[in-house]
Parts: sequence; structure tokens; C-alpha cells
Amino acid sequence: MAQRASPADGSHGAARETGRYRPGEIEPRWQQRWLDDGTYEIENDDRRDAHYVLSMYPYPSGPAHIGHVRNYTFGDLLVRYHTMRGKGVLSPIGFDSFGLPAENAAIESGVHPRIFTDQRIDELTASLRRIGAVYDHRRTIRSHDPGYIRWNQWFFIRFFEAGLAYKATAPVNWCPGCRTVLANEQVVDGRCERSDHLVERRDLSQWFYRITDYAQELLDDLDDLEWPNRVKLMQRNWIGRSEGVELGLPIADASGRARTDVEPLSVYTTRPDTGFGMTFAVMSPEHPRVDELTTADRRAAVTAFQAEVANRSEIDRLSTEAAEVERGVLTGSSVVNPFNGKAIPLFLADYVLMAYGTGAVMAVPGQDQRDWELAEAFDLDIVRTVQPPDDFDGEAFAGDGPIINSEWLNGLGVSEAKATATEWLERQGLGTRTVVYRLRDWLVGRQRFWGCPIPMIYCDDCGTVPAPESDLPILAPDDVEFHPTGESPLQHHDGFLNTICPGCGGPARRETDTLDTFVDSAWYFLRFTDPWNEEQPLTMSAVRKFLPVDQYIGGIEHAILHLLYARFFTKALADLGHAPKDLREPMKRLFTQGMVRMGGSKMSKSRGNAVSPEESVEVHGADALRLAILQAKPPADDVDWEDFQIQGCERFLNRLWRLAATDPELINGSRTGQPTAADDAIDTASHRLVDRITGEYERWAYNTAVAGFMAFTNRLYGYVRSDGGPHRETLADAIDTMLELLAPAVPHITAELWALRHDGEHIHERSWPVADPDKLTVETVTMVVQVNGKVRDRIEVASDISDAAARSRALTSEKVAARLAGATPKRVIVRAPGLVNVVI
RNA sequence: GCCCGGGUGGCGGAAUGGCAGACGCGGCGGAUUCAAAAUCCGCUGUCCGAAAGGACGUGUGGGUUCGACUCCCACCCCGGGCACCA
Repeated sequence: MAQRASPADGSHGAARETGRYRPGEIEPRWQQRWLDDGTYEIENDDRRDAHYVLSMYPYPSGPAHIGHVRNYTFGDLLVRYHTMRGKGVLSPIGFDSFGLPAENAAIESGVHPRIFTDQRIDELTASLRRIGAVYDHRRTIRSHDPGYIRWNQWFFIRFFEAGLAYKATAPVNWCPGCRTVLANEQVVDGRCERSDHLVERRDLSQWFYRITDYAQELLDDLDDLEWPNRVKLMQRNWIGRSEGVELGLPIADASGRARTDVEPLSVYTTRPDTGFGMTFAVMSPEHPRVDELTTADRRAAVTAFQAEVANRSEIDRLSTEAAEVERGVLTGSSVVNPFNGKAIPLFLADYVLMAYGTGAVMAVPGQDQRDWELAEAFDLDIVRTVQPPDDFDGEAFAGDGPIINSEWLNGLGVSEAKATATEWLERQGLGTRTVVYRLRDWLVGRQRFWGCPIPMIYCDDCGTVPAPESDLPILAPDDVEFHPTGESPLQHHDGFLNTICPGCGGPARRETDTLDTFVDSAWYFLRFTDPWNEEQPLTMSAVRKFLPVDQYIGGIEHAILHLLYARFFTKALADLGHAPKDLREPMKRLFTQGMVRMGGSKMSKSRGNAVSPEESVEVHGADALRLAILQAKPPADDVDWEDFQIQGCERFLNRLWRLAATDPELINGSRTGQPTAADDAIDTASHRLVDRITGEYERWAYNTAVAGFMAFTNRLYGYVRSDGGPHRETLADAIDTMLELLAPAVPHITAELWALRHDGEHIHERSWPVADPDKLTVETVTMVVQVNGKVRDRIEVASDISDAAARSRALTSEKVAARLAGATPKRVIVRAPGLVNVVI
């Protein structure tokens, strides 16, 4: 028999031959077992309480990067924890496998995006497996699976039929070099990130999903979600609801009187209280009535201005030194200010956006800085209608104050005046209360190859019609050549392009745009509940069983778009009858973990940091990496790679191994028989640990949970070393309990140790330990005695000590008496049993 | 500019009205060793002090309270989101 170190002092006793902790050996073995046994597969008729834990649909970029690993470690902990709690946990995984990187790679290397992508999916799958993350792999979805494309297209057609999908002209980022539309994130400093061409704004016909129909519901339903406030706030701002008034400004004739034969110009304002300060009006350069309202003598200048704004690059538009560019131009027309009947000039200006409100505004330079600047540039009247405070030295004043220069509004506060002015406008029939949202419809078309083809057909006779359902899925052809420019090969592929109109049977051509990949990720979590259904996209009973997702986990970078689109899709599918009617929200709880930064400066080899998760697993083991991730920071915080103290965590796992792999009977001096007070204290501590860790797992306080395990282990080492030696059963129970609590965090080592200690039993099939409430209360506590709020003494007292007794114990303390020096305290605050504060 | 979040030892962090710095990293000392690694034990906020002990200490300044890292006001700094949205 080999002489093994006892856990405590490294020198005495012998243990069963269990060997050293070798993660490289045990981890692959358990990973294989979980897969072979289908430990984390769940059937749709499972009788346990359903619990859906989901990490955000990853883009398959090859082996997992550290951000992935952090994300999936949190998710995996919850999957295993809830499984031990007796839940029927649904833990699926899929891949957001369409998208630009694969297409760019194809352009460069000629390798088909599918081959490229499938390879990366295999790599990611393998690395998730190596960190011990477990899934029901039978349910895996990939966006480019024909089966998934089919239903994605089927939904598009349903949306089209319901008016939720439509085609309209929209300004887009156009790269003249690549001859394609760019997403905003592909535009860097006004240039195409691929070809470096200056990006132009072009009006092109594009497909949209009508998410704005759901603006109000998307806003209202945020209230009840258990989501981080920050995310809810970002969504609220994005939706941007504003309440105001839409009013008509009559067009003035040559003598300044309102014309009745011409439609008034409709403007939207949230500040009807400032109406008397409106000294001009402004239309967007793209406003459809520009031609009509431009006078002959101004036509050349207006046209030039429109063209100039249209071609203005992003750089100019965002420049803070915009003084160089002309921001507005006079139309030559005038409109009438309905508040005071005065004729005022009508301008075009680039700061008025066609896409918001009515595309025209009443300009109130006294209260709006942009209007102020235009007024100064054109030497227009500026009338303050809100009195700024005496010390105000700015230009336009947007704050609150008494109304001035406004006849019947004078003296009111801003909000009162708003209400009064709104009522007046409505009574006069001049305006209507209106709610406006900042949210725009979702542009879903992309001029890309590697995406889900939009299943529409263009026929010269029948117009735009959906592809027949029997043709779904419509797949992109394989025999394509990628253009170095980045232009989608679909646009030149005759076999794909030419088709027959399902309406008239005549020749027609296919849509070559593909769907934004955010569409793919807008409903994948629903399909996971029954990916096997070939008759329907979703199985109602399965969706009902598992949705909403109990815990959704992902990066803060998806706070707005992905989560908003997923919410919209769920609502739309429910309303169209494809998902349960009452499923209004897909994700009940959301956790957004922080990002992992790759800080350069603090990078240090001496800390034992490897540069990739793969290497870390290789060197220290998956459990050590997982523990380091959990320990480093609160999960919501951003973290630097070098903050992971993998070596320290590996050291802890070694300590755990030596403690738990050593047969208790062989630990030097271990006792049997009646437990002593010291033994009971260990037992109590272990019950308290159960209580503590359970709470911390529920609250995502993983970093403090790890601290708790380390502290408890230190305590057990002290216990083993203590004078009387450890009580055999007490020690064994304490170790067992800790292994169970650790199992969700470090699944391999705990599984191995448990099997070693319990005849091959599987720890992940055990149920979660329960603390005995009687053992959570302690008999004595340390009472802090303060003098004037400063700690001067600590006294052990019974935990049920009365206030009076606590008071007298405190006052008889020598240290307190010394400070009192015979005087009577002014006041004694007693918070038994924890604290007494003597005020002198 | 507007809206959020945050500033605590050499470092990551803990404590959300009641013992500031849990736990870990790093550092120092000791045990073990021929030696080293590994392991085990102890110490480790700053200042004064031989020690006992004391004073100071959670971005800055004020306030509330018997008591403030924690609550309130003002300011400074860092991070994030939105950004001509009328």
C-alpha cells in the first residue's frame, strides 16, 4: 500500500490508494458518461416540474472563447443545480450559424460557407463539452438546417399575409465598391469596413417586419419581467414613447393670411406650451411636400440643399464641427402660427428627420438649441416663452419656469401650460393629442448569400407573391461563385433567380435578399421545445410546457435588439395562432453577464494565466477554470482575463481532493462514538453552508459561494488537525454535504470523489441537500460592545439574551467601565444579541 | 448633451444602517526537504509604539443618525447606453 499524506499535516497516516487529483483523466471520462447515459436529456412527457435554462444562441466562431466559457459555465451550474432540485430541466443548445464571417471567409478562400460553418460548430461543440457543459444534444438547432429554414420562411409568409411583413423604400448604407447594403456596424467612420469605400445613403426597396405595431405592448410588458433594470431601461429608451400634439400650420398667402385651399403643414411637438415662441417652421429635406411648398425663386437653392444633405457622409452628419455645413435653407413659403396668427418663414433643415413624427416641426428657438442655432444663422426672431432662472447663461432654455410672452398662458408652469395649450388646440380643431415612438420597423432584408432566403417571388403580372408552401424550404444553390466585391452570388445565379409565378404560371424571379440573422434568433428558443415536429413549426403543448424560459443568460450586448426582436416574435406568433395565445413574453428571468476583456497591460505569465480557455483546461482542468470564472467577480461585472485565478482554484481542488479522497477511517486520530461539542459545531456549520450556498446560487452570488467553500474547507482542515481529532461520521457527512453543494459548480471532481466514496454512485443523480432548520440557529453569539459607535469589546452571550441582560453585560465590561470612569452613560442603545452601543 | 452603473488594502473582491477588508491572488516568516517543487502552519490596510495598545481609514466636501462603505445633498473621476427623436 502506498503511503499517502493525510489531509491535514502532510505527514501522518495512510489512506486508501486513491492517487492524485488528475483532471485530465477524470474529466473526459465523466463527460462521456453524461453523454452516453443521456443524463441531461429530457422527454416532452417528463413528469417533473419543467424548468427551462437557456444560454443565448451562440455564433459558431470555432473553439469557445473565454466569454462563451463564462456564459456557459453559469448556465451549466444552473442546469445541474435545478436537476438536483428535482426539476425536469430543459437545457438545449443551438447555433446562430448564418452570417457574415462565413461569407467573408468564402470570398477569401473559396470554401463554401456551409463547410466553413459546420466545422466551426463542431469545434465549438467540442469545446463546450470539454468545459463540462451539458445539453440535450438531440434538440440541437442550426439556423442553416433546411428544417429550420423551412419554418423561418413559413413564418415570413404568415407575417406577409398578416401585413406584418412588407416592402418599402428606406434609406440604407450603400457601399459602391461592394455593391451591397451594409449594416450599421459594418460602417466604420463612414467607410465600408471591407472595401474602405465611402458609404453612401441610398433609398432602396427593402423588406420590413412591422414591429412598431407592438411598440406599446413591448413597452408595457417590460414592467413585469424579472430582468435587470438596466436592460428594461435601455429597451424603454429604444422604444422611445413620447406624448405630444400633432397640429396643422396653415400655409400663408402673400399677405400672410392662412390659405384654406391648401392642406396645412402637419407638425408634431411635445411642447405645445411654447407655441407663442414659434418664429419659424422646419421640414425635413426628404419631406414629400418640399416641391409643393418651395417657391420658384428658391427652387434651385432648395434642390441643391436636398442633394447636398442626401450625399452628406456619416462623418459630416456626426461631426461636432458642423459649422462648415449649411444646416438649413429657406423654402420661400410661409406658414401661420396658430397661436398668434403671425406668418412665419418655412425652412428645410437637416436636423429634422422624416422618419420621426410628421417630418416637420414648429421651431421655438427660445427653448430648443437646434432651433436657436438656425435662428441665429438666418437672423430670425427669438422669443423666450419660459423664463429662465436669473443665473442662466445658456442660449435655448429647456427647463421649467413660468411662461412669459404667451398671452393666456403667462404665469403657468410648463406642465400646466402644456395641458392648457393642448386643450385649446383640440377645442379649436387645430391639433390632436398624439403618441409617437422612436422605434422603427425592423429592416429584415440583407443583400447576402449566407442567410435564410426570403421566400418571395416577383411576377410582372401578379406583383409580389409568396412562394408556394410546397416549395419550402427554398435553399440557396451550392454551385455559386463568390465575388471578390462581396456582392451576393444569388443575384447572378440564373437557376435560383428564375422561377414560375405561383399565381399565373408565367415566368417570374425570386427575391435574392436573405433574412437578417436576428430573425433566426428571434424564435429558436420556441423550436427547442419540439424540434422534431415536421408538420408544424411549433407544438403547442410543448411550448406551453416549457415557456417562458425560466432563466435566460447572455451578454449585455444583446440588451436591445435580440431581446426586443424575440419579444416581438413571440407576441406576433401568439397573435397569429402559432404559439399559445397567452404567451406574451418569452423570457421570464434574464441574466446579463458582463463581458470578458482582454486587458493587455496587466497580462502576466507569473500568475499562471493561460491565453485561451482550451489551454487552461489542458493545464489546470475544466473544473479549475469553471471555479476561477465563478470566483473572479460578481457574474454581472465585466472581467479581465487575468482576474481569473485559475492556479489558486486548482490548489483548492487539490485540497478538496486530499480531504475527500482519503478514507475517513484512516485519518489520523479519527474517532467514533458520541460526538463532542466540537463535532456538533462542524455539523452545524455544514447545515449553515447548505443554507448559505443555496441562497447564493439562487441569487447568482457565485463569487461569495466559492469563498464559502474555501472557508469551509479551511475549517475542516483545522478540524482534522484539532486536539481530539475528527469524529469519523461527522467529518464524512460534512465532506459529503460539501461535495453535493459543489457538484453544480465543479461537476467532474465532485462526481469522481462521490463515486470513490460511495461505491460508484452518481452525484448528479442525487437530490439537493436540505438544511435542518434547528441547526441554523446558534446558541451563543459574539456581542459587540461599542462606546460612542466605536468597538471596544466583544462578549460571548447566549443568542436569546434579553435587552436588559445585554445592557448590563455591556456596562460591566471592564473596557467600557474604564472609558466610563464612573460617569453615567447618556444613552445606551441595545440591539440584542448582536450589539450594544454606550453613548457617553 | 441626456439616461444608467460604479469608485473599498499591492490586486480581484466581501460587508446594503450595527465588528470594514470575508475568501482568493500576491508578499513575508516558519515547518518539511540534501535541495527545490508541491504541501502544511502563521502573519499581511496605513501611521505611532519594544509591546500592550492607540489613532486614522471605503473618490472629495457637507448632512441625517447613538452608529454611515451603506441613506440624503453637492462635486470630482471611471465605465456603459442613447445621441440632431422636435
